[in-house]
Amino acid sequence: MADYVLLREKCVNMYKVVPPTVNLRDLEHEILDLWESEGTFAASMQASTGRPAWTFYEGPPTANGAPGTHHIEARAFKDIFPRYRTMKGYHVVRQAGWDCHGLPVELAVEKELGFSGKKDIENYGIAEFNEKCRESVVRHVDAFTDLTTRMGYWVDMESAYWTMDSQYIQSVWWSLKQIFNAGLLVQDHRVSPYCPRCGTGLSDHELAQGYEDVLDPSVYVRFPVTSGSLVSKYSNLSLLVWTTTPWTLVSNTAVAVKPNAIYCVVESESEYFVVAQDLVENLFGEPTGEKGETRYRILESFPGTELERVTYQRPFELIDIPDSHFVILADYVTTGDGTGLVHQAPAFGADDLVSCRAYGLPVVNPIAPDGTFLAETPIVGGQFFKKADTALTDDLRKRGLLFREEPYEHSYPHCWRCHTPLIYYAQPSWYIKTTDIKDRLMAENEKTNWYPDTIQWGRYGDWLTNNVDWALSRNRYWGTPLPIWRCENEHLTVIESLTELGKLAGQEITELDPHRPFIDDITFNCPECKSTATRVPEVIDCWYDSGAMPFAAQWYPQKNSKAFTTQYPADFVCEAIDQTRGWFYTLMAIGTLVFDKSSYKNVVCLGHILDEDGRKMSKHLGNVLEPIPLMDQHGADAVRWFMLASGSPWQSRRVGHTAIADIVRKNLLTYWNTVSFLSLYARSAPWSPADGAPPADQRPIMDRWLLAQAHSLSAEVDRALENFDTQLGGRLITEFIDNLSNWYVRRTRRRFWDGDPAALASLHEALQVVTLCMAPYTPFITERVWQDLFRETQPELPPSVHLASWPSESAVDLELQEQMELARRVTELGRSARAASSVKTRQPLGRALISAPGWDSLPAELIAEVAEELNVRELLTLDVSDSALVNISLKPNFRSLGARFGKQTPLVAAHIAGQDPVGLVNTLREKGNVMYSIDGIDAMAQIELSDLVITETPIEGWAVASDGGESFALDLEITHDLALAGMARDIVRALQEGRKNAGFQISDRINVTWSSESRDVVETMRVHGSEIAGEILALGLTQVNGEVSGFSILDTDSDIEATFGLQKT
RNA sequence: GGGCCCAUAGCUCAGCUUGGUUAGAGCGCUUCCCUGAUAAGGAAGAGGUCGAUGGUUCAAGUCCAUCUGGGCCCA
Repeated sequence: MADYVLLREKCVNMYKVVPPTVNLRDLEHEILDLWESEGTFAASMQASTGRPAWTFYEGPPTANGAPGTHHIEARAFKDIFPRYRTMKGYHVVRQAGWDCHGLPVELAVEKELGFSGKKDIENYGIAEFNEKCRESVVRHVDAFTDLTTRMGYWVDMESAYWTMDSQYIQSVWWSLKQIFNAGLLVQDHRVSPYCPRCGTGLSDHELAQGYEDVLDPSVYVRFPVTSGSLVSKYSNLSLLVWTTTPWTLVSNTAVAVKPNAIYCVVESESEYFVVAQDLVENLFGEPTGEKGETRYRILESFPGTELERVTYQRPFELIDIPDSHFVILADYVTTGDGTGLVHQAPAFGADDLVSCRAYGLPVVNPIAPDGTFLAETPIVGGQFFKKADTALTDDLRKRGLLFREEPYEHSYPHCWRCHTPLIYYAQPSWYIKTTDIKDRLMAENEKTNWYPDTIQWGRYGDWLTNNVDWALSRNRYWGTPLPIWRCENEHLTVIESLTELGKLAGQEITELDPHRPFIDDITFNCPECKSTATRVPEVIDCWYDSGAMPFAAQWYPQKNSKAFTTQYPADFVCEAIDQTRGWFYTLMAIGTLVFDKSSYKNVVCLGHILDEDGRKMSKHLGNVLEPIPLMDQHGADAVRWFMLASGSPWQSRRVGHTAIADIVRKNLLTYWNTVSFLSLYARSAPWSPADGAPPADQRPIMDRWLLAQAHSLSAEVDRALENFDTQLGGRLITEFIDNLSNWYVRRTRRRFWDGDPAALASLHEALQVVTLCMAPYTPFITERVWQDLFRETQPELPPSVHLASWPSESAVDLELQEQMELARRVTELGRSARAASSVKTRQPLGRALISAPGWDSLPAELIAEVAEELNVRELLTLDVSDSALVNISLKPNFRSLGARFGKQTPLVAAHIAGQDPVGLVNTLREKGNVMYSIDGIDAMAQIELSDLVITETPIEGWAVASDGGESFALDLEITHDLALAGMARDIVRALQEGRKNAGFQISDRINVTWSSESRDVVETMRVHGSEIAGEILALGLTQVNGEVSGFSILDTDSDIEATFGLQKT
């Protein structure tokens, strides 16, 4: 009865059955259900409430199009650090967000509706169009939600911010008003990149997304000079002008030269040209031809300033451009390529506009907002601007003005969404004068930690250095409306909320949809002059929306001002490298503009994900990996592990099935097998942690080593993750799992069979530590293990691994860890010697001699482990003094010699190499050092043992392996005793296999009958019978003549001339 | 044209901060071994001018310069 009660108590906290094989996909779905039903994520947020905050901002994915595998990358990083920090005792708010506005959404809807431009939208109705945009956003958010859930990214989607929410928009308005009040939000006519298809300007960071290589015609054109002193000297004199945009020649207004550059008149084939002197050879070749003929002559030279106001005949007379067509001076002109004379079309070049304005030149633009030449323009009327190049070039050629024409390959900006070539186009736009706060931005960047750090002053620093004002406005529909109202007297009123607007307008409009067209209908009397103020038509760049999320997500300042202030700035943001000039910039810029402080302290910047062949994944290449099928095939844990720890996250990486399958096999399944192993033997013992075990310091050395390793692991992974180094952390975990499985368990198996509590408790603890370390990487499998091994056996533990704390560092024993390293190196040498001798491991050998620094001081227990692993009865120290048995070879240790002897190192090394190795080593071991007088060295050279790499090997009759100064020599003599012992092991192995094949449980007791004609077998059974019986859980070994009973074995593999019969008792 | 990153085994990648004379891992291939965790594990073998050239140094995969090729970003 007492026994019964005891057993029952034991079983209450018993491990669950963990099957050796596992379907990771099913496991993950079970865990998702578990988290769902237990509300684990909410519980983790709840449990950490009140702890110090560690702030994370979710960069909102654009809710446009389906999520791809690359989204798993950034999201894996956004998940691991909050999980890790939560385990470290912080409260990490994780608010999801969705970027709802912008051209991408509009374009998708336009495509859906079959539209081809803004006219279609306006005919359709802005209200209806925007409603479609809203629907599209909601639809795509669902797909992101599925991905997020499936991959185990814990982010609160219930409280997600949506940039199209009225409150969010009003927070954005508020911030714009702050910027306006600071005088940094202004309207200006500037040349900016413009997409004629979308009918709107683009900001610089959008521009950055869309460069494509194109082949453009570049032309060198004669502009005949019509005035100035040069004309009187040279008839037939032209300015030679180069451009890669022939279509802008229609609008030619002036020619710019560099004031301090040297220009010259060149005579070539009785024609005269003005070009920059530096470029003459580029244009006309060597001055003298192969036959010594003169190809051209430079007639005179002068600085650019002398060309100022020289008039010329413009290339086309198609549009009216009054009071123009003369040479102007501009410092930005270079003489690096072209001709040093730059054609000016102020409507189409930012530099052109500035320099032409300085001369009071007109800005004439023959291009309609849709990118076509105005219908009335001769030759090119109605043509799309880029298509006009051919007709214009043909016309120039016909009129003899074309000097040269060559294709010119360069990257040209295209619309990042619709791939239409952009046009640089003068138009009124709203700008944020970020150049005014450039110094502040640089200072904030200085304080930011970038991972990798090269971005800080490389890619990002350059971007800041070359900062230009932020072109904020878009002439579009689905976006945050610019909250500026203007009256006929040009007075501007900026509003920060619907309440404020309602007051001005004398209406109750707090429930109004703040989007177009509804907001456009609200007008009021200008506070300054009482005339009617109406909203300006623009909406804003959606990048501003996302950059405003630190406060707008909280609906600050109207709501949650406390929540906002404790959550600003972020400790951590993370996106792929393309966000350097996108979100990372807008976050920092808006933070600095509005709060005079960047909104993040640490930023992790990931490389891109490529396909298996190193190509970008894209729909038209057909190499897209669908994220959810990928995770269902391999498991989200494996995909996450790949993203976090395979290769360097800073670099672009190739993702493919083989790489992920390796992770499953090598990492996850090995881990799982170890878990399954513990469960199997603990249940069979039976043992659970409640049953206790000897104190750690009284356990066998393997256990102490394992615990030391496990706790070192947790300390090292901790350090790695603290430094945002997921790759290092992952490598450490992989190494640990390998050591755990292929050294600790392998060596300790026998103790598990015996149900040794010390072994079981040690493995339990080690698995617990590694499970906790892995939890932020692979939240699913670790949760399963937590449930089955730990929650089951230790009811006092938190109900989820994700509610647990990071393991504490204790029991680290560096000396023991180093000793084990040595033991394992010697083991490897031993295996190598075995393999070389082709004496199989199952055959015991009598002795081996080892020579390795530190070997003598290894604990006997550890030496015994090595002996057993190698199946050698005695491991002895190779005694160098017995020089009859031993060969010594010496190599100089350059690291140690180099430090002392510098330049003379090779002399000393050569001298050492010339010594008698045995004599030198014996002397050093006796005296500690030896002094040499060496040619070429003034002082005596003192040599110590550490200056040598000594390899000792026996002279003959031994199998030897050595590496790095350590040697292992195996005595190959097999005595009769050893042969019998070897046979015993063969028999055990054959019978074990028989047990397995017979389908017996590991704890089944059996009876064995056997029959053999072999004298060796008979003798082995006599000498080693009880040992064999013990190994195979046999209650009896009975020799029979003829037929054996039960499951019978005739082992043909291992030369055992016997038949065995196995029977369950 | 400028900036940044990358180049190491057939493939995917460590190592480079802090230079040391035998450059590693995984996958794949060949042979062998071990096995009551077994869709594992171990040993050996084949496979490397560490992109090229030059420099610094006693010593360079590692530091410096230049170049070539690839990628990203900018003009």
